[in-house]
Amino acid sequence: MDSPDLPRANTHVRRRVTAAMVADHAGVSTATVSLVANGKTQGRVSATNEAKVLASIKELGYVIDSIGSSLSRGVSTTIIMVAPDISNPFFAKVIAGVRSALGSDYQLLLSVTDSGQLPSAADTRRLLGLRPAGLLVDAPDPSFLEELSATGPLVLLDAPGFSDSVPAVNLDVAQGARDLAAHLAAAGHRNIAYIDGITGTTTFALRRSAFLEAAAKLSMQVPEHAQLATTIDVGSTANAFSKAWPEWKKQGITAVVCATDTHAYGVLQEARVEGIIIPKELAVTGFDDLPYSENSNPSLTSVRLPAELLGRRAAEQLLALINGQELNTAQLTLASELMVRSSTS
Amino acid sequence: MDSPDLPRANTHVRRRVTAAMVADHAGVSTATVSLVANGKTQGRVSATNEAKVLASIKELGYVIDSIGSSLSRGVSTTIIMVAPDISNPFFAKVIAGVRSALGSDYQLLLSVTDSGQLPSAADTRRLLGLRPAGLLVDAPDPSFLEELSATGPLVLLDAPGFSDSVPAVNLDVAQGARDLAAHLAAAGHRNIAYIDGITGTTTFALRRSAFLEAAAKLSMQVPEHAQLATTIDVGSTANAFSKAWPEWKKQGITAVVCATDTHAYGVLQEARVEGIIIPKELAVTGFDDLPYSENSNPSLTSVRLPAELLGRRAAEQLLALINGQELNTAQLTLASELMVRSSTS
DNA sequence: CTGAAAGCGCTTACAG
DNA sequence: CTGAAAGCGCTTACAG
Repeated sequence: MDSPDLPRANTHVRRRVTAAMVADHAGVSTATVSLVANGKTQGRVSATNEAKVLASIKELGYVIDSIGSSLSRGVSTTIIMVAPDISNPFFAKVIAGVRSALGSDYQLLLSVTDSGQLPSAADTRRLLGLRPAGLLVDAPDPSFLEELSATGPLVLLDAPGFSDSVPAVNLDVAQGARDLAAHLAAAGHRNIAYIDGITGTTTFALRRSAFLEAAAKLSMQVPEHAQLATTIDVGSTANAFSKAWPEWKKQGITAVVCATDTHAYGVLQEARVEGIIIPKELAVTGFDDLPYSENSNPSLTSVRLPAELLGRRAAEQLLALINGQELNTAQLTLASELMVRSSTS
Repeated sequence: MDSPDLPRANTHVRRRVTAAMVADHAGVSTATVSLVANGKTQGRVSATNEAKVLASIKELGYVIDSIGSSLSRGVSTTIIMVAPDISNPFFAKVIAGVRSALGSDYQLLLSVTDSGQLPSAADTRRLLGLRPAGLLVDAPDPSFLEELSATGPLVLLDAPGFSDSVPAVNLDVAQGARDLAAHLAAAGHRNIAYIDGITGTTTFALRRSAFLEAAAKLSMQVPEHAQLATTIDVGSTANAFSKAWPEWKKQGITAVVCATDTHAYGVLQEARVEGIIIPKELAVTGFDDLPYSENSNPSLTSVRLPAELLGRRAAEQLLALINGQELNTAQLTLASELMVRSSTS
């Protein structure tokens, strides 16, 4: 019943526009179309043909098919970032940094896993099957990396403790912890409490041990019973602090160092309710320097971790790898910065 | 100088293992390898050959190249989800829902944009160049959709106000807002304040108008000057509430409805500081039912939006579309649920 | 400057 | 049950 000879343009099945169709339309070969579509005309395509092809591309709405292109080139123009946890503002900034460094030559795609789980071997393999131009892996666990042997360009983010030869960009949380200790010591504090997270995340362990060590050197006490761990949320920290404070006060605690700003918000909140004067009676500090820390009441002293820069540097390293350059240094460590605000001075 | 005849297995350049290599190794054709690798052996490959190929696949570590496969099949096994904002716990739950519905047949990849920006036309085109099996678009803006005409399987999430023919899964925030109004009316409240977000997000507009309308029907007043808008953060809401409260109190306001739980936390925090008794003196409510709302002090009455279900249903609809099924209903709307807690009773 | 042709790795009618 | 062959859409030496 159909008239197979009629164009099906109006049947709404709109076939994919291919280079061959453009070539036909422009009266050139697909080789020429490819050259023009990829902007490689310099000394290889006449101005006339270039113009013809450009016009046809526009008229037909041609877009290079990246599947065909990838197969032909042997590699895609996609960069895949694998991340275990994306639901926080810190990660959003990391992404922004990655995107800004990547520019428009590469397409960034994220692969996330369920609630903090790292990708399975099978997932990983399938990712590689997409032939990404490069892989960015955030907060990997060592075993994950082993599955990825010989994968092409790969840069780790926030991956302390990996072999020096693996390209990685890390955050120097330890330095921030030391700066924090020095700041508190200079303000005359001698007895400090520490509120930690309860997850055993590497970065938390680093924050704590670096701070404790620096505090000891500066003759500050962080008594065992003034060390606490709670989930990372305002409410439970407020409760825990509320319970602990009478005893802490008795023992002369004058400052609380928190492993995250969120913990610190809990302390600030409870302190206000109980009428504890900050920082006169109690100094409070956090880590991460979340946006709200500038506007909390009082504003919060915090160790800022350069999220955007972390993403940017990682992407830059990856681009270098993709372009076949030798990395000057496989691993970069980014300095953290102590933001001193009203909660301590 | 090289001996081109020697295998290069030990040169660490480990070439990609192809179906042809497996075929050689097993002594069969690539067609057979393909059949076995895809589990399509039923009545088409002898048990002997199947075993041989399986062994070779294992020994060589063969993985189907999805680029080649996609080109051949005409479509990939990738599902791309486009989202403007991923940095919140709500979105993490949506993702979890999507993943659970997708199972292991498809690979979920996320494409995010810079800070709340929607993808550009160019970005979108490139995404399509990857020939995804389907596209999931979260909170799209109408113009974005126009660029995507005739793309294959597509499901929108949280996209109120689109043409009925576009497959979408939405949240019935309006019903939640009405339930909330009924709840407050039943508790005897007559004068209500409303704290909104300042971004013009569609869902916020819906929450507000639905609540105002229902309140009016129930003879509750929400005076103009008792309506406020602040950024979505605890601190600025606390400040704004602190300023507004004396006047509100004078005018007999007994409940504050907040457009998000985060706003509500700000009110709760400030109320505790000022010694306002909740809910006796002031009832407080939120939207979203974030995890902390269960543990806040007091716990927060909130309209729960089913994030996980949103993701799951959207993925299910998409799978149906991919399998060529007709959708019974193009658009689904998921009920919200009022979680009544101590902040109102 | 140009185009015919090979090739990327896979899948799938097709003939046997 | 099996394999040779065509084809997916592109890129890139290669010959002219």
